Amino acid sequence: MNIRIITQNNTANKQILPIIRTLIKFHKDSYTPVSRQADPYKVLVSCIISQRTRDEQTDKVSARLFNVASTPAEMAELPVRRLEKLLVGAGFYRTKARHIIAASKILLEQHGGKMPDEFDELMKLPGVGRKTANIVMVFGFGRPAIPVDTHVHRISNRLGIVRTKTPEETEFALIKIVPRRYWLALNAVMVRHGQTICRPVSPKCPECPAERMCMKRNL
DNA sequence: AAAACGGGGGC
DNA sequence: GCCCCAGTTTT
Repeated sequence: MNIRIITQNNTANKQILPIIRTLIKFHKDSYTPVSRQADPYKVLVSCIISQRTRDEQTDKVSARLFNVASTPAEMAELPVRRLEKLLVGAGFYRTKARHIIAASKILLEQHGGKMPDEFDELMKLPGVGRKTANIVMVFGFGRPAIPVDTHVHRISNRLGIVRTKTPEETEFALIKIVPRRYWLALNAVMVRHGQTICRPVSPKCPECPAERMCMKRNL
């Protein structure tokens, strides 16, 4: 039973592993693999801050915030107004402040002030969608998952690794197709590739190491 | 499925 | 000035 399925997948997706290996090799010097787990709560908060916001702003604002509060208990004590001021510099700072405080209170009241290590529980927190929940699972708890953002979604479709309409479909498709040992690198590498080469508009295809294998599908 | 939330930085 | 940005929630 297993053999038939594996054979089918290998035949249908012959190019997928070469593409992924090519991208990983190409970007091996420009991203840092996560070697140790970070505090899951800090991962959660900085991930909420990062939504639709550039990395540089995210890092600056997160560092400033964690100087003031870095645990659910400390965060829940913060008046919303105070948190909003701390979050200025990241976009959507009013929404994000509400979400962070509400999530922290839920952690205190329902999880003893600790982060749950279950995807479904994380998804119940305000401000947490599939992407954020998966990031926490991977970078907070070291569990295998594929966080899919706009870069991963766009590039997976352009390359022809998947043909999907939503990031959620992309996540499920990639989990079926990509061997688990590539999951962590896949996310980091595709984000980097999306920022530098395979940009949303005017991609630099001549500089892309995977151009020969690319389907160049438009989204 | 589409709109709303939104300030900051690059060009 | 105009456009984009490691999404999520609401309509």
